[in-house]
Amino acid sequence: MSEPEFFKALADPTRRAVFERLADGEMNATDLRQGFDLSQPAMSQHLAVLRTAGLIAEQKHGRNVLYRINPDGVARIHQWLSRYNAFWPGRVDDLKQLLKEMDQ
Amino acid sequence: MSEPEFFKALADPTRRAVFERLADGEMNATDLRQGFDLSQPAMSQHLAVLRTAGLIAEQKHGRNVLYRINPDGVARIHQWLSRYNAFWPGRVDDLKQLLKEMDQ
DNA sequence: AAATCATATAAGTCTGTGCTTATGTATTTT
DNA sequence: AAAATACATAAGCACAGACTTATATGATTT
Repeated sequence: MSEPEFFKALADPTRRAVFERLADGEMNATDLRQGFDLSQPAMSQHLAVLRTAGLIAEQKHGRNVLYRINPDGVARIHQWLSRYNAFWPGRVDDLKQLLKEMDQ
Repeated sequence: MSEPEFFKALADPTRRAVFERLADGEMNATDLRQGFDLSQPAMSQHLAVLRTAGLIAEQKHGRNVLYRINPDGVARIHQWLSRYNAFWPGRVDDLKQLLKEMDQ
């Protein structure tokens, strides 16, 4: 069983914030820097870590690179977490509610 | 919104292994060390990190301390992950299957 | 009560990682 | 074609964290 890399990638608060921002839609590196007190190389390095961990995907558009959340990464976190579903009492109703919403 | 501590806690492979071992049942620190090439203080420090992150709970039994997974911690991971449910396509059927199993 | 056992804490070392500045490489604009 | 833009890579520094040995604390055993 290969070691999940996403934990180390998401352990950094800046990278979590970037990931969260991408949840609202794809964005390039320059726009992602808005609101962060961070140099351009620092952001580039964070994005590289997230990409290597399979959490985000990139798509070149000319000299810009659009970044977006990689659904496979999210799925892998869910997969890891599923081992601990037995320790998740009282949340089953929330889950059922979620499924109902997704069916609509 | 407070920063989730569980990512840093689970970023370490040894702590993930400890957490996984506790999924099979509660255990004390000495038994947890079996199979790990790790000093007693190192294990104690790892357990302290997991406990501070709210991922495990402890219960004193004489001079032993039993550790077990804290369901609240697992719930908090699920809660964090729920923000990204929109990026989780094709897994809904697996989820439905899981709920079916939990109902039995 | 002394020895042993289970665990925690302290202090120091060493490695990993997140940051910086400097520079490289495409791509686009003028 | 020269300048500007968007991003990546390199190298170095400073701090965080995972480990060690040594020691403390409290419970049990003999």
